[in-house]
Amino acid sequence: MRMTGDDFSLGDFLPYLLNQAAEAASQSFAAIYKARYGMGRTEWRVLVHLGFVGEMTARDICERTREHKTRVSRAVTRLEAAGRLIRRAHAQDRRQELLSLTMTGRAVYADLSAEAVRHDQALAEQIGAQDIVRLKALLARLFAPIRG
Amino acid sequence: MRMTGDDFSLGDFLPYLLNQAAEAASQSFAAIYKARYGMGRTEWRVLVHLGFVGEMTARDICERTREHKTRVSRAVTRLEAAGRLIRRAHAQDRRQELLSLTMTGRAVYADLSAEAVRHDQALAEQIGAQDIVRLKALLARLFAPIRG
DNA sequence: TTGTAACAGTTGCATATGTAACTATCAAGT
DNA sequence: ACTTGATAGTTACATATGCAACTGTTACAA
Repeated sequence: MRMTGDDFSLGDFLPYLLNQAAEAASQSFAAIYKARYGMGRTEWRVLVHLGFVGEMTARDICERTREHKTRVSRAVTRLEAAGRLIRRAHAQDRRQELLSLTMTGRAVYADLSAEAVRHDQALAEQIGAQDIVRLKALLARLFAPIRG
Repeated sequence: MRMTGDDFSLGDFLPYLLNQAAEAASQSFAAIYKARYGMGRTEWRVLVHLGFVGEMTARDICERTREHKTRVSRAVTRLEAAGRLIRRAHAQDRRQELLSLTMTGRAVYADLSAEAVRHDQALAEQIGAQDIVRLKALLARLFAPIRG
């Protein structure tokens, strides 16, 4: 019976396990949107949300992605510069900007979201659909991510 | 029966779920080692490996953490500057440096690893030990992280 | 021995990032 | 109207990062 000392093992430490898994699962997909469109992770997330929801403010995106607002701001700037996104003034509140994808942006979204589906399917085949489903259910339940 | 189009949902995309969960689980602990010792994530990981294994090269740490070697190099520099780590020349191969913790470094490791154990226990209480165990088992098996 | 390739680790440079401060706008109370 | 405080979003500055190029070392073969 150990009264003191070092019960710590990195391989049992949940943040570490999750980070490793997240990196492993993200890597190959991140390579795609980077190589194909020169986009980073935050840009991809902004694009996804706009593609999925249609029109949102930067603040909405911050809430849903839990990204820092300066990151989102810069991602929006880059997406706009690439012609994938437009800003529209909010009628009632001129502080806000309503963001939406251009036709170009929607094409990128269509391409990448299809790629994401393939990516997930490949992962399911490689690892086992059964375990993927259980893992997703656990993650979704335990960490209450954004619905969508 | 949909033949085409948009089967994509961000909330079902595994890389996204894993990233969200990893961030949520890491956040509060990262705040501790940052506030208490001014360390970043890579420094924490280097420290943990040295505390756990005893003496390793930077390359070993790169392999086990899957971190980029420049990140590790810089983390080692900072840990050394803070007096938490020393370098020792490898007897046979002068390219390599054997890294180990100083007494100060071991004290930091003792403090933080104990904190990590508490962090994991708190998470288990909050979420349910049962689910944590299942989640860890899935992550460990599916993504084959470093044993240790 | 000499040449070549590989390797451990560092550094230069351009870019990305977080923090805090900033602008502009709105809302509410006086 | 006018202050006060909050909010959406941007920017300045210091720091962190990734990539590529670099140094110094080892292995090995001609």
